[in-house]
Amino acid sequence: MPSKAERDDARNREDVAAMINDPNLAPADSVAFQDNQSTTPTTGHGASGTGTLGKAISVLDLVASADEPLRFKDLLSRTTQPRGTLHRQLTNLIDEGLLEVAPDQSYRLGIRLLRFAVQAWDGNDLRNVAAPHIENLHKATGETVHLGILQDLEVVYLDKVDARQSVRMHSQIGKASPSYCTGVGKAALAALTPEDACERIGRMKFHRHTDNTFVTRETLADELEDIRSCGISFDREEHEPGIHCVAAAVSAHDGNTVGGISVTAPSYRVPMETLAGWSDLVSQTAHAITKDLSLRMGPRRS
Amino acid sequence: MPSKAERDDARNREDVAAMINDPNLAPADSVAFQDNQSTTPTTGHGASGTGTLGKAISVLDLVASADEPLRFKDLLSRTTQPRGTLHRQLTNLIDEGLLEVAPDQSYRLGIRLLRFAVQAWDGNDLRNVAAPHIENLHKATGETVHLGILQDLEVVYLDKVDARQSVRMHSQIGKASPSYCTGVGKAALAALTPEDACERIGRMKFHRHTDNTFVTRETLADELEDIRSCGISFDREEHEPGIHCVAAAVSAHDGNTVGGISVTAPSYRVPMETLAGWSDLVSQTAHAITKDLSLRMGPRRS
DNA sequence: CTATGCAGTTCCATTATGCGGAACGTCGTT
DNA sequence: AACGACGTTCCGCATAATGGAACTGCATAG
Repeated sequence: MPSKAERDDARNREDVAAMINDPNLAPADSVAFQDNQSTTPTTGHGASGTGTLGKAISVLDLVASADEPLRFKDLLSRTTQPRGTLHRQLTNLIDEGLLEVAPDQSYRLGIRLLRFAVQAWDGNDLRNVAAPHIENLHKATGETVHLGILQDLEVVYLDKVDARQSVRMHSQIGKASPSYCTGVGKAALAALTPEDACERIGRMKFHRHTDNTFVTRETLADELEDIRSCGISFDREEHEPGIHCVAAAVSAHDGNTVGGISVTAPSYRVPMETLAGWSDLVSQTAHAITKDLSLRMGPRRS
Repeated sequence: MPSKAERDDARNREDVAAMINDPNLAPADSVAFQDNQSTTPTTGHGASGTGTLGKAISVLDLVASADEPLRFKDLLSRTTQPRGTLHRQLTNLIDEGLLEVAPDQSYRLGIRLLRFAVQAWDGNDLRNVAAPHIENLHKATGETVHLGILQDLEVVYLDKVDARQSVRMHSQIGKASPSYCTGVGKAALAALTPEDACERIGRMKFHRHTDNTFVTRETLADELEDIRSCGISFDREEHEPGIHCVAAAVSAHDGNTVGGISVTAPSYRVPMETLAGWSDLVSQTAHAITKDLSLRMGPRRS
């Protein structure tokens, strides 16, 4: 039933994809992937859109994944839902406090989410277990340490310890970054089963953030192979120019939670050799976290 | 992590209230209020539970507002839903990433909420507008400054600037506190229409956090009257012993968003007189924020 | 070693619920 | 004044949530 609207969408999306496309990108065999989730442009959460709740959440996701404030028509054009339906979903979300509408009729996420998130954050096992470890790692290196987890195609940062107090407080926490050009992202991808990683890579859209960014599925796959063999991942200024890091994967209990930790530093101050020298430390810390986590998970009765 | 301390509070609270037993407390006509929301103990969001989405969210709320990890049976006992229904709701929430299940089968909020919340947070108009002002207020006073908004019966803190970098980063941000015993809470309540305030007060449950906590609807209503007349609200160690603050209300555009700002300090270091001396400054800052906010709101086309 | 009870999961007929096309308001525009 | 774009409301229809009951698995007790 969503056939007409889908076609409209598809039109625009290919243009965008075409613009972004690096010459190296999109080899012949990748065409199978061109049709991504239409409802969740940047986020692309797994099995979204199923059931009433799913639809509602993908609307939330829609406004969440927008850089600019969206008005009703904007949302309408970005989804396959008919007007009436979308409108009702929006008002439902507003009633629940998950969405707010600014006086210019643009939709923003509601602050009620803040409360939920804080609970989620400080009840999170991985974060709690990792906290002392990343603190130690920070003390040992003196640099910024990140803890992130893989969420579909992106990495979201769960925690960090800053080298110096930087500009704004938890600037990064909760923020999502692409997995293919970050240390923890690549480490986490490499920790997945090769099939899983491959499947996800297939759904990625690459942006050349810097000259060093991996922008083809092949080179990324090779990189992951390297990471898999040596257990350490480097971001060689692939995401932000002048910033590089060492990272290692942390995987949790049931295997459906994978993440990583990293030590990040500006390249002008900390040379690559120093970073590489921290490899063992990072890797050991990552293993320690993984172990602690399974310890906490193992004993049933708390 | 203030969690353990909080739990201790909760245990003692009722005993303390019973011991102190203010004669003014619990007059005959207040019995009508005694039966509050049973499904949403601490949170008590307004019109929750309507529609499929509402039900789902109130389940979320249920696990959010629990101090201890909840298993299926615990949730079941705290809701009116039949087993099958609750179970399906839970699995739906898990599928959407809003909920996670620990290996001991206890439910936690999912980290997906983090991403949403960050968006909500830094897209929030009030916060953005207020940020420079509270920064200035901090510089002028040298003490901790809070920005909070009223959410039904509670205050959630949107932002803060710490006096010294305290223990953990955004310890307070996103946390909810009772409105009747906090500076910004009372300021915000006083900024509501008297009927609205009265209605909310009617739904409150009072805990005597300290000797100075207002624990009756009458004394609170009187206090609000005072605040309304002078435009400034004080927390005289009503929430935490040894901590007091000055606050003023900030109200937004359409009037459905009310909050406040406060300057908080330990009473041993900053006497009440100093605090009172900041009244004008706080009040002016609050007005400036309100004005800036309406400025941003007024012009339709951004 | 079977009986009993409890926690969690699955199933399926029923119907309440969300769906979505179309009509209606309401602005700003030429 | 007439138009057109954007937002809102309505209502018959069918999808999707409901909840009772049956099933599994795991304990502890008899």
